[in-house]
Amino acid sequence: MPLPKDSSLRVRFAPSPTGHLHLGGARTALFNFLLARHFGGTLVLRIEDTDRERSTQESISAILDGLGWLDLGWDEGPFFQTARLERYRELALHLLEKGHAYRCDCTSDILEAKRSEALKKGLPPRYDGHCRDRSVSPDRPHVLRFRTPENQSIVFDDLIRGPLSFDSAVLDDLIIIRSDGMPTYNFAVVVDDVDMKITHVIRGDDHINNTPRQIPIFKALGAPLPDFAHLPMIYGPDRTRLSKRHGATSVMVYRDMGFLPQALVNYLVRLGWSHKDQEIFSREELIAFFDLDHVGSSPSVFNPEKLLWLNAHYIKNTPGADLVPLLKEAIPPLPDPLPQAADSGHWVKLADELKGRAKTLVELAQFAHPFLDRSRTIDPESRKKILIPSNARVLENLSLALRALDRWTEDGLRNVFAQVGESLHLKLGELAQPVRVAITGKTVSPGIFEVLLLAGRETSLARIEEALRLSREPVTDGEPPPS
RNA sequence: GGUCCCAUCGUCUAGUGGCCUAGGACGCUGGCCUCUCACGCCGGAAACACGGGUUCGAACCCCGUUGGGACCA
Repeated sequence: MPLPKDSSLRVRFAPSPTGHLHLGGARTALFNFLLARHFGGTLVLRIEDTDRERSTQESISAILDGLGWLDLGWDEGPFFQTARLERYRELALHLLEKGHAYRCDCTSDILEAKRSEALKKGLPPRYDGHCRDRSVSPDRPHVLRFRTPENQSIVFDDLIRGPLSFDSAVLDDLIIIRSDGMPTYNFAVVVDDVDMKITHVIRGDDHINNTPRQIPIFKALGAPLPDFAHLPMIYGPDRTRLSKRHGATSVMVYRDMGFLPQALVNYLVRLGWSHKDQEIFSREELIAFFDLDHVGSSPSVFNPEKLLWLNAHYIKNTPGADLVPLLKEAIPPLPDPLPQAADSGHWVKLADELKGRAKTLVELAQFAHPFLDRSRTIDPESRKKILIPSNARVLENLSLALRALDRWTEDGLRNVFAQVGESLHLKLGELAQPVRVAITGKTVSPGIFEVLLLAGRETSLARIEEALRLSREPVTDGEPPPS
C-alpha cells in the first residue's frame, strides 16, 4: 500500500455533533490518530454540524471530552462546517458556472409523485434529470444539483478492501445545495476534504456507498483524489450496528463504569486491527506498529468480557500512586471517615494492595471502602455463613490475643494467629475467614494480615468485637433483630 | 426493493498457495498454588459456512449458493 513515509499524510476525524462519542466513532478517531502519528502526518478535527436540527453544543463538548479522555489529540481544528457555509456556496456556484451543476425547481410534491410511480413500476427511485437541461431562473426557489457523469463506472482502490467499482447509472444527480442555501452532506465533505488537503479518508464502512457519489465531485472541482479506507463496523451481540439498544455506547459511560482509557483504547484497536499474536500494546507500540495493512475487512462484535479483562490488566499494572486520584473519583463520599483516610500514603497502600482484584475502578472503590470509612456494611450472605455461633470462640480468642499484641506488625499478627490456631487446633484458613468478614464485611479480600494492617489496630479490634457480638446472635434470616 | 460490503473456535483474531493433524487472546472448563477471592502457572473442549472449479497442493485464488450487515429510498 503506497502510504507516504513522510509528514505529507493528512487525515481527518469528522464526527457529527448529534450525540456522544460512541465506540465506533472512537475507534475511527483512534485509527486516524494512530496513522497520523505513525507516519508523522497531521490529524484534522472537523465538526460536521450542517444538520442544524440535530447538532447541539452539548454533543460538541461530549465528543471533545471523549477524545480528551482517550488522549487522542489532533493537530488542526476543530473546524466547524457551519463556519464555512460561504465557501460551500462559492464552490457550488463555481460548479454551476462550469456546467457541473444546475438549478432545479422541481417541487417535493412532484418528486414524491415520480418516486412512488417509479417504485410501483419496480424501478429504482432516482431523480429523472428533469431540470438537467432546462434553465431555471435563479429567482425561483430552487436547489443546486450535481451533474453526475453518465454511463461510466466509478472505480477506486480501497486501502482495506481493494478495488471497488460502482456503475454511475445507479447514482442520480444529487442535490449539493438545498433550497435554503445549506450544503448537503456529500458536498460539504468533499469541499472540506479538498480545502483541508486530506490525503487519506479513513471512515466507517457505512460511508462506502457515499464514496462513488463524492469522487465525481472531487473531479469536477479539479482536486486530487484522496485514498479511501473503509473500516468495518462494530456490531452489538445481535450483529446489528452498535447502538443505544445495546447498552453503553458512549465512551464517557465507560469512564463512569470505572474503565481506564488505556484499556478502552487497547480494546478498540484490536477490533479490526492486529499485530501478530500481541494483545497488550502501549501507546508507543501502537504508534510504532499501526498500519492499514493489518486492518481486517470483516465486522466485529463488541465483547465486554474482553474489555473487562484488559481493564483488570491495566489496573493491576498501574502504580498505586497513579491509581489514587482515579480511586478518589470513583469512591462515593465517605460519611464517617477513618483517620487514615486523611493520609495519602494510606491511599497508595490501599490501591497497591487491592488493585490485583479489581476489574474496574468502581470495584476498586468498593474494596477500598471498608478501609476508609467506619460505616462498612456486612454482606448478609457472608454474615449468615461465617458469623455464626461456632465461630464465636475463634473471634473471642483472637480478640483477646490481638488486644495483648503490642506491635501491630505482620510478624506480630502472624504469631498471634499461629498461637491461637495451635491452641484451638484450627488451621489458618479457619481463623482468617471470620476475621475477614469482621473487618471487610465480605468473604473476599487480600490476605488477612494485609487486611488487619490496612484497617489498623483500633478499627480491627472494634470490628472483631462487633462481629463477635453478631456471631452470638441467632440468625434472623433477613429480618432485622428487634431492639 | 436497488446498490454495496462481509464470512477461521461462542467472541476478538493469526494465517497473504506447501511451515496448518489451523496458532494466540477473552470467555468456559480440569488441575496446581493458597488463609478467602483474584492473580499466576499447567492442561482441556471449541472454528476454516456450503458447493463447484484453478493447482502437484487451497483456510488462503476464481465462480456460485447460503447466511449476516450497511447505505439509499
